[in-house]
Amino acid sequence: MNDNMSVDMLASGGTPVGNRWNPTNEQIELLESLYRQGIRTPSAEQIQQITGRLRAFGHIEGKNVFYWFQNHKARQRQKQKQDKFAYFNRFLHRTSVFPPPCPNGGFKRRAACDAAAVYINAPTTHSQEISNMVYVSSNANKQFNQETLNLFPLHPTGILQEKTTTSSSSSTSAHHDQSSVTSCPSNSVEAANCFTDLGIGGADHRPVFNFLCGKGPC
Amino acid sequence: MNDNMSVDMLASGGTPVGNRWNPTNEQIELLESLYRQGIRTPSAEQIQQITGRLRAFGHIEGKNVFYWFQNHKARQRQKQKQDKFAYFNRFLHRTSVFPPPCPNGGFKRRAACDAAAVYINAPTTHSQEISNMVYVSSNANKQFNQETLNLFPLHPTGILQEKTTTSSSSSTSAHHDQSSVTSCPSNSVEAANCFTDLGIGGADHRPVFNFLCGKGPC
DNA sequence: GCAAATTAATGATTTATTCAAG
DNA sequence: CTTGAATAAATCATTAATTTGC
Repeated sequence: MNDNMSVDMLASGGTPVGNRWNPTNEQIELLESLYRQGIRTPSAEQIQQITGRLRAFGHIEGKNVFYWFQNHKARQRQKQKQDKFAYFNRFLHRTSVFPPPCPNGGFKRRAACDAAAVYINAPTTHSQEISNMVYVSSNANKQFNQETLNLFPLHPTGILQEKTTTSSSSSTSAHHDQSSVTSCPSNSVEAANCFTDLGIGGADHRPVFNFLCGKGPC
Repeated sequence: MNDNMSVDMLASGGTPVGNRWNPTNEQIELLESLYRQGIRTPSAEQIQQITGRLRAFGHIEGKNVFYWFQNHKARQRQKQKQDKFAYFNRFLHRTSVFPPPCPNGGFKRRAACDAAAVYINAPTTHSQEISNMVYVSSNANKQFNQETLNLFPLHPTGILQEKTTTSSSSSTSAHHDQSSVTSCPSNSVEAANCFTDLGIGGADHRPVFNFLCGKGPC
């Protein structure tokens, strides 16, 4: 991995020679920085300027910058799609105890099963109480040692959420409800982690989250 | 270091008491093993399963697994980045073979160079000023004058960001150009981008594209 | 040897970005 | 243009290592 670095440098920065532009790390860093700053399709003027700055690190032309943005934007998009796709493949890895993500054959259907990661603002500090946070302890059931297998939808904690839905699970906990949607994402193509409270032990309510989503299909 | 295993177990496995999860060696081993197998961002289901397995060694909850992967991934990345960076600096210092990072008497350029060399992480500044930088005078054809250059803030921010995920990602990505694109974006929202041969002037224009955009000025 | 004191790791939270639906 | 969803980066906080004075 690292070896290439020198190669890159040799190839690009040092020698303008090559037929094709080979960006140096500095160039890439700057480009990515600009990208992160929001630049996606730089104007001609911007390209000129960027090119000028990048030239400090090696031979480069405006078209390279132009192409870089085009490609980078496209590939970021592509990458994201791939990652999402990868999600489904992930389940292949582990063996398992559990049924596939969306057990009923329905698989891909809209991600039904995904989970969303929902952060909650926990007030933090341990001792504080978390008033709003609901924690569900799933404990309720239990016993089977390995975890909570059952995933019923727990309620997402959060300020915003808590779901009432199905009370089934909630039997024990106390929470205040808020409103909201339950939600697991539902939508997207991807997986997520839904969390609210995984805490099993019940007692603690720290932060937390529960995975699993409560979505229908799942 | 290792002697503590028993201690660890007592602390974490044995007693859920502690405020914070303290993984046992076995737990860490398994987690690392999974990580090596490629797991980076386990899904909710995977987390459940992993948690279940780890529970055999001591108290643990899903969130701990979730956090572990988050942290481990981030820190591995960080470590690599550092290594890479160190390598890079070494290289810079040693060689004179190539044009120095800041070739032309670059006055201003220097900053950019320094930035690249120095930052590892940075404060993260946000991208707010994009707007400001958007248009700079530029007379484009000329080379770039320093002042305009300065308008693009180089935010330390991301400087070394490697994009996540395995491989490459952005770092290498980006450059193949293809002929393709010719069109000017014509994008609506933004101004059109026009660009002609930004590459310096005259000499080569291999590809050539004329972008032109629809914008008046162009 | 052994704690208090200090430093290094790393678990847990919070904040910023990113992409792309609505 | 706004907002949802997800994630990575940055940061906070606590535990384990270790150093140090006795």
